[in-house]
Order: sequence, then C-alpha cells, then structure tokens
Amino acid sequence: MAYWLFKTEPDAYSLTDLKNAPQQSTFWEGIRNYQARNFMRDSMQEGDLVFIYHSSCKVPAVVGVAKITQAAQVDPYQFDASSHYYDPKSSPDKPRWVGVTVQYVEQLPNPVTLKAIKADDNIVDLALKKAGRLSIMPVTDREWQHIVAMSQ
DNA sequence: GCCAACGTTGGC
DNA sequence: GCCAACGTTGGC
Repeated sequence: MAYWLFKTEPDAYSLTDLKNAPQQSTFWEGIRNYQARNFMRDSMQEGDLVFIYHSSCKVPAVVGVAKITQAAQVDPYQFDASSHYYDPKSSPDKPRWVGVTVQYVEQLPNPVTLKAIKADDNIVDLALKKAGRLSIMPVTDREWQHIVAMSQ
C-alpha cells in the first residue's frame, strides 16, 4: 500500500466537504499537471491512503486522511467546454487527464501545519517542503508515520 | 494582493 | 528543439 498527499483549497473543497459528501466520497477531478496525473494513472491503487492538505488558506496544513476507493478513470470534465477544467487538446479517443475516487477516513487530532513540516528535520524529501506547485505527491512510509505522530 | 517559482506554450 | 513570454500556484 502506498501513501499520498492531495492539496486542496478549502474554500473550493475542504476535508469537511468530503466528510459531508454522499458516501463521504468524491471523484478528484480537475488535476491538470502531468506529474500529478502520472502518479494517479500509474501508481495509485485502491486502498492507498491520502493526506488531505489545505492550501491557499490562513494556516496551510495537513488536516485529515482519505483513501483511494477507485483507481484512475478518465476525467470527464476535460471534454466539457463549459467546465473550468475543459481541455480542447484532449479527445475522448485519446484522453489526456484522469482522476481517482477518494473516501473520507478521518480528521487528524490536530492539523500538521506547513510551518511545522518545514521545521522538522525528519521530513526531508516531501515535495511539499520544496517550492513545488505539485498538487498530488507521494509520501514515504516514514514521513506518513511521522506526520501522523505530529498530529497527536 | 504581491511576487517568486516553475510548468507550458509557441515563435523561430 | 531552444528559449522567451506567459500563466498559474501558493506562501506570505
């Protein structure tokens, strides 16, 4: 089983929104970054666990856990001209973008802030620490356990 | 709201 | 296929 981190802007879609969704589940649409897509398409499997990270907000932080309940599927919004996620260069016979389905698992006892993660020498390789704009990234076993411990 | 970082686009 | 211009992300 693998671990991941998904960024989301809580104003647009928060951990609470996921918790309150039908079946506490949603299709994670709108990822339009090749590196993030490749992680979803090539590596994510049902049962993998995901940190939900709130970005572009007052206190950027890892706030909860979700799990992958369905591996990558074609993201239908790329074909919808009225969608913000429309991609005119993609076509149904050669789709460019995918998404996975995630389900709410739990809220962490305390948010683990970006500030705390940046200050922690045990977390070195996490893409979040680098000035990255990657919206989906892998998390190692060790980093996962450490961040969970930090939330206690 | 500013701005640095960085991915993408398109002209050549 | 290089690289400048542009757009977007996201912390502050």
